[in-house]
Amino acid sequence: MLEKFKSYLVDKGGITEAEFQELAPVLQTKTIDKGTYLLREGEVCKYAFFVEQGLLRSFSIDQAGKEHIIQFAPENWIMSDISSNFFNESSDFFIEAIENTEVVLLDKTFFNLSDKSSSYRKYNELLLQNHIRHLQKRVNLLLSASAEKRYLNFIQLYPDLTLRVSQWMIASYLGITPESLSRVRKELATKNFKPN
Amino acid sequence: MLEKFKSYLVDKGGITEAEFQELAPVLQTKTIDKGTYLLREGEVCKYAFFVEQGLLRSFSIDQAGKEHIIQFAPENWIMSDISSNFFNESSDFFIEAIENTEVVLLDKTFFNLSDKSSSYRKYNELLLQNHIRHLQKRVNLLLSASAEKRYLNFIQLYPDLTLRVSQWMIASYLGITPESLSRVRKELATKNFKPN
DNA sequence: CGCGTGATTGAAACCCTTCAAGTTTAGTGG
DNA sequence: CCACTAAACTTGAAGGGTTTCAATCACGCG
Repeated sequence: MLEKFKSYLVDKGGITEAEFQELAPVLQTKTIDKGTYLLREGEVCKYAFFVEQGLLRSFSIDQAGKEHIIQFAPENWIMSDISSNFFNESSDFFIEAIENTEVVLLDKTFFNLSDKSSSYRKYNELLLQNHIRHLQKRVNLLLSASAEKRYLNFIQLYPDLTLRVSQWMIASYLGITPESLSRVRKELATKNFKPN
Repeated sequence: MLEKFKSYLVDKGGITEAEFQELAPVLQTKTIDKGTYLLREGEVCKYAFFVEQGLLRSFSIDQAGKEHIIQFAPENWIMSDISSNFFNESSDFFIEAIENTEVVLLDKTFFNLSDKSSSYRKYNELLLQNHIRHLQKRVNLLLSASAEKRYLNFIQLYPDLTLRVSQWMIASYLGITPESLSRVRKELATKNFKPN
């Protein structure tokens, strides 16, 4: 239940084995059914969710009632509204499980470990920096690329998600309609391009 | 030359007067002419720039040769390609002074202060968290809002920039053409809306 | 004064959306 | 295991918003 999280911290995050052994007993894990919400607009986000198995999405709903997917989180990703959590503000976003999912719950106790341990501190900064890099690329892409380019970028960045996520959700992530994505795919097919 | 930066750290950032006095002598400041580049695509970003006076912009240039403005930084803002700086990667962006500008140069020495002082640590985290919040809102807006809504959001968020920045740059920030922005403004004017 | 840059306006083209219908796929219960 | 249904995907036609290209206007600066 914690394998991926452990390898994430120890192998990639620079956390020592000893530190992890100390942490492990207090970690909460949770099994979440497909369709369950982990956060709703207006709530304060209390946790970050590390995905051991499964798939989460975060999205907003605009005035016209349309959903806009901000992010997907498959295995080894962390999903949260970091800003809502950090600033104790109510969130603009929803977080929903789109597969049956196992998550590790990370609350302020976890993030406050960086006050005591320099390896947790570095790990936390790495998390934030990675998130910024990701968002920055996303802004740039939304500003500069056509629907087709955004889709090509998506399947390159998340090849497995292309198969696990319905097309209307991919369209929502890209900022286009499902119909448009369908046509983009058709167009790409005639150019002899095959995503799967 | 350091007034705003000092008040930024001490009054808002939780840095003590003593800590700042220790820091001040090693800070470099620089005066930059309008039109000068502080970072070019392909370079590694060595600094973060705190704007004491003036205005910077960061932007990318796409394959078609078009500019896309990612961010503006007027007084009291910090401009950098944080990811390039942190990960030592070459940057996808340019940073340019669009007014004669005075900046404080912040290099890794500055950011490494967080290893020693818990107030600098908190300050740094606050910087990153604010940046994430900003980018998150920007992504959401680009996904969900029309040109008109994006413009209205812009003049609400940066009322002074509306006057200091040329319209084609605002258009570039919003992800539309200057012509479109001109028409949006005309449309808003007929609805009896006056931005200035 | 004249030049260059930025802003505006018009007309045509284009990309994407909307709406509606039809087809395919996947899941459920008999 | 098939039949039924709902959801997802596709396709078409029409419309809207934005871009493109071109021409004109306004302004500031040398």
